[in-house]
Amino acid sequence: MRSYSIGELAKEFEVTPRALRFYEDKDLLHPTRNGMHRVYSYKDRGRLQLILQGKNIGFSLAEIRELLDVYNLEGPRVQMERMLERYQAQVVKLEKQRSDIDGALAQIKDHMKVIDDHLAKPSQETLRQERDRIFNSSNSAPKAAE
Amino acid sequence: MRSYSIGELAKEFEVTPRALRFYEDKDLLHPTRNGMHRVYSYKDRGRLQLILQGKNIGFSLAEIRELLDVYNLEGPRVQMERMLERYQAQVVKLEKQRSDIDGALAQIKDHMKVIDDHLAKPSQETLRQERDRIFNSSNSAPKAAE
DNA sequence: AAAATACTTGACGTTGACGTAAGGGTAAGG
DNA sequence: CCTTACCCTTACGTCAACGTCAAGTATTTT
Repeated sequence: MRSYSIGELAKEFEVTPRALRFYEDKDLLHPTRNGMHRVYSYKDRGRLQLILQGKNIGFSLAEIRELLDVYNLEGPRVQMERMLERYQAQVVKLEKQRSDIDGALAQIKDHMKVIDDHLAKPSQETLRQERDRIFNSSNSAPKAAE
Repeated sequence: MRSYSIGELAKEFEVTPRALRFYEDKDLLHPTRNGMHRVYSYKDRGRLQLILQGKNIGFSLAEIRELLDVYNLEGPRVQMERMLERYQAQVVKLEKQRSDIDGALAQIKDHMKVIDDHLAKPSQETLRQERDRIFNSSNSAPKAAE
């Protein structure tokens, strides 16, 4: 359970010290001080990890701040129920993002295959298109409406 | 295969006309004109859908623009191979995001369960914590290091 | 002792993705 | 004929998330 300087932590997670100070300014991190120097605990390191994960998923720092608050079990019972609702909303959001990603992946992979085929073994169709492009002879019957 | 005015499309996708004009300015959309008014085709509508999905997944408009270009099979063979590489990179990126989301979902759901239990049927442990908080009697043996 | 290194707090600059206000065109409805 | 409803372009404003100096402090290395 060691502690970290701002530089160490920044380097480990490949962010700048400026970013860490910014997160502190935005109330996402609360390192202690040794004199005037910031000291990050192991827990702070964990929080930073969560922050960066959150960013990666596309949350704003404000949203991440809320998530961190919830994650820390702050406040009395009544607040917790509100947090549960927020969590639920986040779950919905995340699951939508996930399905969006799945959709995007499917499309991309599908399209990659199309290009791949296109490059590897040009089909009759492809050849015909090529010929059409070269000789500009667009008099063959169109298969499907464009 | 109808066409749309900027307002119709904006309302359908819950964005502002300004956003659509902005996307056009950034070369993401290319509606035709009827006089000076923009006319969006069904294909344009599809592109817009892709744009918004991309945004949702956390891509910048610049990145989305590239994806759209690739998606449109523009350019000759040599370019396509470069695009395949980019696609591959995007796949990696997306799959990482997906696993990040899965991680986040797992954590959140786990934590929701903790809170839920905490609220529903306060366990012995919870009650002890409560008592400790109220009477400030922190002399019982700590189970795990915090 | 001087220089390099790592930290500090301001404070202004930057980029992306629009918002918003200003000024004007056109077509339908009362 | 005037208002309402959309549409247009131009241009400045805004907010998030830092980047980038500037100017100073403390420690360590040469």
